[in-house]
Amino acid sequence: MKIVGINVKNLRKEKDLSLRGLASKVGVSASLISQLETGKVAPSLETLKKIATALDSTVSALVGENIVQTNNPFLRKADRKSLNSLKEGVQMFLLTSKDYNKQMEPLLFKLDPKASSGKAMYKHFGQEFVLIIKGTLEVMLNDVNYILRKGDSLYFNSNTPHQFKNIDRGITEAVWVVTPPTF
Amino acid sequence: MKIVGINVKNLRKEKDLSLRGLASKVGVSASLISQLETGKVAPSLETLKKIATALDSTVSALVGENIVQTNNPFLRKADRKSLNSLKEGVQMFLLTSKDYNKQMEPLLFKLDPKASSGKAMYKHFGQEFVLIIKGTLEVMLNDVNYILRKGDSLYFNSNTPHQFKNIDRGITEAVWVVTPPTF
DNA sequence: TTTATTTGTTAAGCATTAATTAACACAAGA
DNA sequence: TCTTGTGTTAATTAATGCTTAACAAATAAA
Repeated sequence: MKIVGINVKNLRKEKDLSLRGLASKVGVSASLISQLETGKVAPSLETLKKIATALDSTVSALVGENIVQTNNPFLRKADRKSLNSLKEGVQMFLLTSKDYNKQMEPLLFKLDPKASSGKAMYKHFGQEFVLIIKGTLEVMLNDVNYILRKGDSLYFNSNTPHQFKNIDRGITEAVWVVTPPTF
Repeated sequence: MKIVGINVKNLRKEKDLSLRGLASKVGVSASLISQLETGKVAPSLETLKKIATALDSTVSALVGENIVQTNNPFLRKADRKSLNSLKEGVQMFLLTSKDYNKQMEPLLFKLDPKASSGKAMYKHFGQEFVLIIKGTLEVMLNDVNYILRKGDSLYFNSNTPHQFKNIDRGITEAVWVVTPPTF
């Protein structure tokens, strides 16, 4: 019995990688990747792990252990979908499955060092809650600067002009919950 | 380079299975299981999946992917106020300063090992968002069990009956955002 | 104690297959 | 046209997953 369906093709396409591109990152032949995707061969655990890391994914996702279901309340970390980053070095991930009648929009922000929201101040309706998971974030609210470290949080109305910037040497992670949902 | 550390031994011991016992369930030789546990051989994906199901576990767990870490908008971690715990071993902290006209209520839950919400199912209005910061939380939604590990999240309507329990050996921490605020 | 199970480990060999190289057809530009 | 890039497949080889068998050590039963 052959195992079929290593989900590398979709992930590869999402990252806009060719067979040879991924193969070189992983350190195997392009032919092998093709054979995996077409279900002709099951990879070894070693290469499967390499592929997972090369795709910023997990073995779990590649072997299809994820519960996929419409209106699924559960979202595994590995299944987070990233949004188009509004600025360089700013990654945003949805913390919920799509297609849900939500009142809140929980996001995860990952900011590279020195990454910021840009010069423009954001201003919109609703409210926002920020909790720092890792790193240090500088948030400007109405010309007032707040330095948020791990565990610190912030709650403000979205119509107050706001900016933010990662002032940590490493990556800063923050849970960002917005109401109402905009994405 | 050899892959070491397929976590089958601990899981096998937990289920009080011998090498031969597990081997017969999986359909392989006891020798193979031993070689896996001692890191002499990496299993094929096919047998790895069989082992996972035989142990009521997942490939992800076996390869070790889930072990696995005043109107003032600003709230420092040290200034968090704790709420009266509704159950033993369940600590709740407000993640906002009080006296704020909020649409959301962000909380931090800290659960001692085995601590739970009790037998009664909660049911109220609004919506809830849960994100695991540390540990492992079991959440029951309408008779469906979800195992949330670090980074996993959950979004559900509050009127669906729900329970939760810390099934980690250590403390479990979760960000819990409720709308509308109730505290 | 003696005997008998049961435990986990290892050696050796086999059979499976993961992975390679090479060549292939097809499409998109230059 | 020629070139470059795409994905796929055939054939071969090298690697290794898996087996059987025998092993010592621990526990249980006689």
